[in-house]
Amino acid sequence: MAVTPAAVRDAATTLFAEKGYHGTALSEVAAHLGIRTPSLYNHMRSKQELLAEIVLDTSQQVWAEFGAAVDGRADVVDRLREAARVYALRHATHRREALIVNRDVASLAEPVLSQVLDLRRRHERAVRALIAEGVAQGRLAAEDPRTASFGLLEMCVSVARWFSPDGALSAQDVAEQYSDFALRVAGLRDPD
Amino acid sequence: MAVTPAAVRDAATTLFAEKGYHGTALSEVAAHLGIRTPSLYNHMRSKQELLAEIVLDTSQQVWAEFGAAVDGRADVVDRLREAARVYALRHATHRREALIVNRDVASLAEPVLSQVLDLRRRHERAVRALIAEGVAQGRLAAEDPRTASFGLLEMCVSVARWFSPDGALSAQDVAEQYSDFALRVAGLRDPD
DNA sequence: CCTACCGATCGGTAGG
DNA sequence: CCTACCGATCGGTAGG
Repeated sequence: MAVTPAAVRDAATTLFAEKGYHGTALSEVAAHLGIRTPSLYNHMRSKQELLAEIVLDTSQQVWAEFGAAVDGRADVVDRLREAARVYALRHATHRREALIVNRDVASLAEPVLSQVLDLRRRHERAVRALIAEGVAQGRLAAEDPRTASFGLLEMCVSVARWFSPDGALSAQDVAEQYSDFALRVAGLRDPD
Repeated sequence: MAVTPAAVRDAATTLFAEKGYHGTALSEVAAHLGIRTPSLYNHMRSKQELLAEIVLDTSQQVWAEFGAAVDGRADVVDRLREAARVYALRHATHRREALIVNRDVASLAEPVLSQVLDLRRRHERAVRALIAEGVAQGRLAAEDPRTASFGLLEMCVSVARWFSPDGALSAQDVAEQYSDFALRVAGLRDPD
């Protein structure tokens, strides 16, 4: 199989997720592809750029998926449920990227670090606003929308740490269960 | 201030939490203490042993705290609430250790790695058993105790990622809120 | 895609 | 507690 920039990035994604950014040597990425370390530089600029691409792309996709999830839904509980569902689903289906984002974000250089933190902040605030709106409408009973948004988002993130595609539950099953969990955390009295 | 084994470990805990195990050089640990790298070896055996001690001690304390939390409580919902409360509280008050355990456990060598994974597995299964017992008694409505135990425990773990002692909420406040979240995830219909 | 090689830095030891 | 130093490995470059 031909080595391409995408193949290098995929190998790096697997290894960074397994051993961490600093715990992975480029020689290991090269060995995973069956080439020598210097040959990697035909397909990438640096180890740092590899990390930056993986983390920034993932963070942008999370934000885009949130927008698509809430767009066109009138009911605030439906919007929150769908936002939690796609977030949990992503963490079951893109486990490697999720582990890297949450483990190695501090190893990013500027300006990418700020971009990623900004996207994450926007996402959290948007979810917090949904919870606050639900409370204002009397649909949710969260006493502190900020703590609830942290709790429910990070719970969805953690799916990446235990989910296995070989288990009894599909990614969709888990995402459904977690969207129920999320609504309960936000204080929905009678989930479904 | 005299450099002691405890001081070396504390400096390593701060730096490992900040930059990761592989991202931290022993020269940084030494600089943090105002000494040269070789002098560290008067107070420790190796970088790996430093990590092993931090992670194993923390994991053993988690298991001991769980035992103390459920011991002597008759009501299964009370036991689950208290187990979640002490777990969340620990992740607010021992943030550095929690971040290291969850980020660098894969960098551990045997036999400590197996010991830590075993302690973690016992904790999860004990929580899962509490949920199952609550369901059997009709007190909880979790449809899948395993998924619920993962969700609720990992939610508590994530406190270490956002909590700040300088914020408006105390560690105790957050632990109280999270123990409510945990019971809701487990399907308690009318949390307090 | 390779070999050959660079300076820097790593964890750790010798010896005092 | 230090200086001096070890072999190994790191990310990356030269040059083909």
